[in-house]
Amino acid sequence: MSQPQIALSSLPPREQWLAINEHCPMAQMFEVVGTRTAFLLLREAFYGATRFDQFVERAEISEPVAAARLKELVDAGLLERFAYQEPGQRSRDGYRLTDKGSDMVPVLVAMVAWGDRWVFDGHARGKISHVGCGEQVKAVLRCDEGHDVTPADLELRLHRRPKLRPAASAA
Amino acid sequence: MSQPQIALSSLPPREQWLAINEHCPMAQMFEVVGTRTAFLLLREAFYGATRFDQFVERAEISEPVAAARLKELVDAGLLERFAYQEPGQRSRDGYRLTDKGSDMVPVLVAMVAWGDRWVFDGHARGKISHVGCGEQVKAVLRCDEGHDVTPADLELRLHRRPKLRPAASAA
DNA sequence: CAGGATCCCTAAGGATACTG
DNA sequence: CAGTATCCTTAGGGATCCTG
Repeated sequence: MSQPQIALSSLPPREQWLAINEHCPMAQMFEVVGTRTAFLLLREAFYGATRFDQFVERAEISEPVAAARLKELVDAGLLERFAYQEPGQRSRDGYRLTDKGSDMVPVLVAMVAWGDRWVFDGHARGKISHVGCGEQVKAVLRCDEGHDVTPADLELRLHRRPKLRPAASAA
Repeated sequence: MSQPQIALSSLPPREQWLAINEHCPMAQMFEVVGTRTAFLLLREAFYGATRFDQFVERAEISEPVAAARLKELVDAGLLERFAYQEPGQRSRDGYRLTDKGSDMVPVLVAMVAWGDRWVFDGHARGKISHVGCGEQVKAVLRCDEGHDVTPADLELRLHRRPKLRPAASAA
């Protein structure tokens, strides 16, 4: 009823919309992290897991898939290996988020917020909170000018080409 | 290196963390919308698609999956059917986002922002923009107190029970 | 502890053809 | 136009066992 759809001022009748998967950032994101288990592993990395068995136990997935997804996430550059040494132990390798991976945090938080609201009716057993004040953290929409934006204030703008400057090196 | 992990002040050594899928809002969200095609359809509903063939064409998926996912999304309450009438045409049924569905918009926008940055290096063919000023819209983290939050300012807080008031009706 | 190797099952998804 | 029905292929994921 509220027609919460984007203002499609620029959506042409066919082709060329941002929707076309090849050009859609969201669709392309799914090519990189397309599975539920990948998100579970990102969640655990975000929550502080570093060791293989932590990922397996906390994400509640089997070793083979954990190994496969972790490798994919490392290859995709969202996780990286790093050596750590616990006192009196031999050096080990762990996984941690890269910048590329931690940039998924808004996605994770938005998902958590949605699930909290629509699955747990706001009564999930835990909240992602602001360290400073303890209040729940959500992902809100804001434009680069700093304005708060509602879904109804959105529009889709298409570009012809990304400038196409043949600057430095072109093979 | 920047250790962009959540401050896990309250994460116990085992069990009981929010991570446990049964209690994790994110994992539960995936139970509702767990597939790539479901997200593509939500994207198209968000972009203004209403008719079955629009979903099929724009999301670039086959009719059978479109039918299946649309039905699931309607059953899950993210989409609803509605009758519309184009002048001179017979009445038809379309799909549109409910409040529950449009509350996924921050997730979609966060995904688009990620893909734009990390897949298209900021040069995607289109941007989700603020109608008012035209600037790109992103999903940013903010707490209920209104503070801007960075991933490093996050912590996980667990609750015992959601109040558990046996108020009105309990079977 | 961190995985690799197998085997198996199911779900996701496309293609094609058909119907109300 | 809005789907269904059928068939097929692949990918996701668990279980179990084994290895560096």
